[in-house]
Amino acid sequence: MTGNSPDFTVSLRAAGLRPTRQRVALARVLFEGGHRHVTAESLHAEVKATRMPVSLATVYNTLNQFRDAGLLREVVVAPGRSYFDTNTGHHHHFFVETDGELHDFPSDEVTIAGLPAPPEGTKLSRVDVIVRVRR
Amino acid sequence: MTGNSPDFTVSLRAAGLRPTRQRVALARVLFEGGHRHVTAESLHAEVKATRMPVSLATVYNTLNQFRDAGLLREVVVAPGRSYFDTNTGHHHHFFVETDGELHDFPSDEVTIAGLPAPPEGTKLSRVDVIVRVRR
DNA sequence: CAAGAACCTTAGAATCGTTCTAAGTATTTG
DNA sequence: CAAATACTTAGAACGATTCTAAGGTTCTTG
Repeated sequence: MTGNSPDFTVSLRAAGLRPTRQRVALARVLFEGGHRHVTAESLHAEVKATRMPVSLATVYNTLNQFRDAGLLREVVVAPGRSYFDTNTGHHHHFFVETDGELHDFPSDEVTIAGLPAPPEGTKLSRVDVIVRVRR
Repeated sequence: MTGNSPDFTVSLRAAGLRPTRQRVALARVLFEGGHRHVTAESLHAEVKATRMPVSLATVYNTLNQFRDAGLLREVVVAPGRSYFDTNTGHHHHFFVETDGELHDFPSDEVTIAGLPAPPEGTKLSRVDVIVRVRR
């Protein structure tokens, strides 16, 4: 322990996941530093540059597991490609359609009034606001 | 002309598209009757039941052309599947995550306040609100 | 209305992102 | 430290969508 990096071993274990070399390597890339948006491909490219490269299948598995464990949030903004967001708190997104960039913005300032009640027999899961812009 | 069905020939031409047999058949399925949400597969299945069946490739081409022409709106709510909405006016969506159903709701009642300004050098394209619910 | 030009449709192949399979490897448990 | 369990992997498989190239349709022009 150098003392300056979070211990992903414990957070993974807390999420019910074995802290394997691969998952720890991915957690480091994802969660060290500020909030990130990644795709499976982009994360795979990043982790390949590491001392602990990980197969693409494991990147997919891990993203899904982290999402299921609440460590990541999946954002669907464009057909045929999933983004994962390390920010799991309440917030919304700008999506720059012309180049596929995604940016967070806090939901604190945003008020949504007048939403209709959910259809019979359903309960609210989440409200996504996607502000689409172009360059 | 029987006089009781809209003339898709003129609307297609107005959109800069030749009114081919296939496009007219698809327009009929899409735009006769109330607003619809379709996927390429579901529309293909519907049009196959018609006197003018259309290949799947043409269904994809046509959906994209209609979307580009502003006749349809593409809604991305779930990874790996695109919905097209015949309602191109201002409105938002309920998405029932547990069974893939999509429902419109008017944006008239809904007020969104406090949205941040678009990032430098971009202009607003659209604001999507997706209310995700589960059964 | 004929003929050419432009455009459209099609089946099937190709591609893309993602998931599955089966075999080997790491981690945990007793 | 051995058995039990879970994980990783390369490559195959998959589902949705796009491409290709060949033939058919629609439009324009005279």
